Amino acid sequence: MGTTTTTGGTQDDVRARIVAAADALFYGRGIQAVPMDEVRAAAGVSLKRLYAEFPGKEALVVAVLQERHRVWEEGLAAAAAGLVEPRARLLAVYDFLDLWFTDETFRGCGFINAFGELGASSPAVAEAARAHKDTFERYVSRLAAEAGADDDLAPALVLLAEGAQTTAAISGRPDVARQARRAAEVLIAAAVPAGG
Amino acid sequence: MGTTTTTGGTQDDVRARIVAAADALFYGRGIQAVPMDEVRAAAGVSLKRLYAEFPGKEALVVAVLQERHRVWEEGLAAAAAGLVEPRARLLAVYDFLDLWFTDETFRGCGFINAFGELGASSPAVAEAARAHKDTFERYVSRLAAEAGADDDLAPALVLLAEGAQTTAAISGRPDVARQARRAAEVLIAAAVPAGG
DNA sequence: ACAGACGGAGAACGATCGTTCTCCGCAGTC
DNA sequence: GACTGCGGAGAACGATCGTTCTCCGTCTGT
Repeated sequence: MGTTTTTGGTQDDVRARIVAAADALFYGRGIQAVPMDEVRAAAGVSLKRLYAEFPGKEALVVAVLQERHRVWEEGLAAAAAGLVEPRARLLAVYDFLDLWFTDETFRGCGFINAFGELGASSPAVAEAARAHKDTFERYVSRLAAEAGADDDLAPALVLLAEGAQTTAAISGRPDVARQARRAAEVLIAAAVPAGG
Repeated sequence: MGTTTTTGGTQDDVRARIVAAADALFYGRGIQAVPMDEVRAAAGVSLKRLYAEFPGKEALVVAVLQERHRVWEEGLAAAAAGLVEPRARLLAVYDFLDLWFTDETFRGCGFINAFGELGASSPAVAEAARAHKDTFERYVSRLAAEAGADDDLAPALVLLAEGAQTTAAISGRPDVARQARRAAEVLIAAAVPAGG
C-alpha cells in the first residue's frame, strides 16, 4: 500500500480525488452541465484512468452520491457529538443545516437535485436519493423515540429539515435553518408527554 | 375566436399547446432529457412554429415555469375556496398537496427540479423558481397574519410544505401531505395566542 | 388561372459530449 | 542498451441536440 511509482498516487487516492472533483462540479453546476473531460481535468487524471475507475458517468454519479451521503452522516454525527439529551441531539440537526447553508458553495440538497435531474431516467440515482433520505428519516425516528415522543414527531422534523434545504437553496437565506429549529422546538415540546 | 384555416389553431392555442406539451415532458423526465424535437412532436407543431413562438429552449422553459406557477396558484385558491377561517385556509394548503401527491405524474416540485438542474447556469430559471417560492411564502404569511399568529408561523408552515414536496417525490409516499398537515395544526395551535 | 406568401416536413449544420483508440515516453528487466 | 508493458495526452468516433435552412405544397387575392 505504499505510493506507486506513477504520479497518480494510490489507487484509493485516485478514486477519492475523482469523486471529490466530480462532486464539487456536479453539485455546483448540475450533473449534465459538467463533461467528463472537466472532471478528468479537475481530478488531475487521464481519461483512461477515469474510465478504469468508473465504467461510465452514471457510475461516477452514484459514487459521488454515496460519498456525499457518507459526509452528510459524518457531519450529522459531529453536530450531535457531546450532546446527550435526545431533544438536544434532534435540534443539532438544524444547527448542522445552519452550518451547511452558510457555506458559500451551498446549492441545495445534492440528492434532491440529482433526483430531479436524473431520477426519471436513472434508477440508480433515484435509489441513491431514496436510500439517503431513508437513513436520515431512520436517524431522526430513533432520536424521537429516545425522547419519548409520539410517532408523528419524526416525520414532521424530517419535513422541516427537507423544506429548509430547498428553501435555503432557492431563496438564498441561510437563516431558514434557525426558523426550522424554532419550529422543531415547538413540535418537540408538543410531542413529548411530560415536557422533556 | 373561430378556428383559422390552418391546422395549427389560434396563435394562443399553439403557444398553450406547446407549453402544455413541454411541461409534461420536462417535468416527467427532466428538462435536458427532452429534445426540442420531442416537444415539437408532442405539441403537434413544426419546428419553425416552435421557434417562432419561443426564441430558444430556455425561453420555453421559463414559459413552462410561469404557466406552472399560474396553475399552482389556481389550485391553491381552489383548495381554499369556501373556507373562511384563516386557520382552515392555511390547512387547505396541505390538502392541496395531498391531492397533488396522489397524482400519478407527481415527481416533486417542478421549480426545485428546474432550479437544481439549470439554476446554476440559467439566471432566468433561478429567478422563476425564486419568484414562485416567494409568492407562496407571501400567501402563507398573509393567511398567518389574518389568523393572528406570530411571525414565526408562516416560515415554518412553508418549510413543512416544501419538505413535503421533496419527501413525497423521493420516498414516493403521498401520505406525507397528511403528516405535514398534522404538524401544521400543532404549529398553528402554538402560534395563535388565544387558541383561535 | 397565377403570382406570391405562408407554413410544414425534415434535412442540414455546428457544437458538445460520452466513450474509445492511437501513439508515445518511460520504468523496470535481462 | 534493447525489450516489454503500463499509463498519459489527446485525437478520434459516433451519437445527440439546439437551431437554422431548403424545398415544396397550399391557400389567398385578383
